[in-house]
Amino acid sequence: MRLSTRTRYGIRAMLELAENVGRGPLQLKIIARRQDISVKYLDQLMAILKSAGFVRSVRGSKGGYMLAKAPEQIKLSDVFNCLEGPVVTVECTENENYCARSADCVARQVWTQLQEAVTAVLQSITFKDLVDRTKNNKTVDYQI
Amino acid sequence: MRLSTRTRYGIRAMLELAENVGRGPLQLKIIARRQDISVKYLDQLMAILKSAGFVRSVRGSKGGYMLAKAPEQIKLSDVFNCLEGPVVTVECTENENYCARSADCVARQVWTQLQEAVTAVLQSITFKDLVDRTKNNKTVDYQI
DNA sequence: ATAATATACTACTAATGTCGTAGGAATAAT
DNA sequence: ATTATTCCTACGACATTAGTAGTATATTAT
Repeated sequence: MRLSTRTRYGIRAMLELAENVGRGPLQLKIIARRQDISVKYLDQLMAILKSAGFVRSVRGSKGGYMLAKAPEQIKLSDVFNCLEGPVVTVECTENENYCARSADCVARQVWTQLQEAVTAVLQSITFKDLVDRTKNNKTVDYQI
Repeated sequence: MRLSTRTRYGIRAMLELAENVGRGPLQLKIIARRQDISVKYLDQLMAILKSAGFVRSVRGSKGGYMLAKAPEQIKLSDVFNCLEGPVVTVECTENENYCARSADCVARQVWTQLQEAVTAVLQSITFKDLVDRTKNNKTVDYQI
């Protein structure tokens, strides 16, 4: 149940883009520097996110990346699923015929419960929500 | 977020033991046959479960394994944690100082939410609950 | 005693996935 | 042209998983 850096980095990169909406393309090296991620590695993650349709890119000088949709239209579950793969993958939860015991299997019921719990959290949060949370955090900083 | 077979097999083995409470030690090969797991692999899993104090063993002929505590006293979260490791491990959720951004990091907040959701499910279920569920399933079978 | 049965322990391995690094090609702005 | 950037492919070190194999040790049955 360990989260891969692929997922963690990818979501943090998406968050940078979400915070940059309306300001044109954001460059890889900027994201990488801010989030302390290897540029070359992030390069590959962005390719995944791009082919999944979450971001679009502008090539050449002054280029960079931006969100392909509005932050409120991108759920965390979408990006998570793209980078980390299906939540709590146990074959039998998705394929009834994978195992003869499926119908009665209480273990399978538990995995399904877990899956639903995680999915519920991730589906309830959009990147707009995260940007808003960040702003709140910043405000608190100023008050101190 | 894929569950290892170690965790899945281990929990299913524990469930066999839970269903066998009061009937003396249950042998590895029986568990392995019923659950369709390699005896030798299960051997190693039981060693983990034993050193964690969830099961105890009887060596020699007529030996086998049994639960070290009553089924209602063993939470799924305990066994899960033992086999799979900490739920949703991201260093920063457990160690505030792991990353300078920790305090304000919205990504970290999300990982914490996930962690709590999964933990809540696993902590709410004991092996007695699972045994009861199995009985209910069996009853349904008879009605059909 | 001896044989049979079971756990206990250690070592090994093949396959896979993760987390990058490296190098260059394509594209666009200056 | 030069510079800055994305795009693409290949490679590699490392860790983990999911076992297999063999032997030692303990207990019971004969």
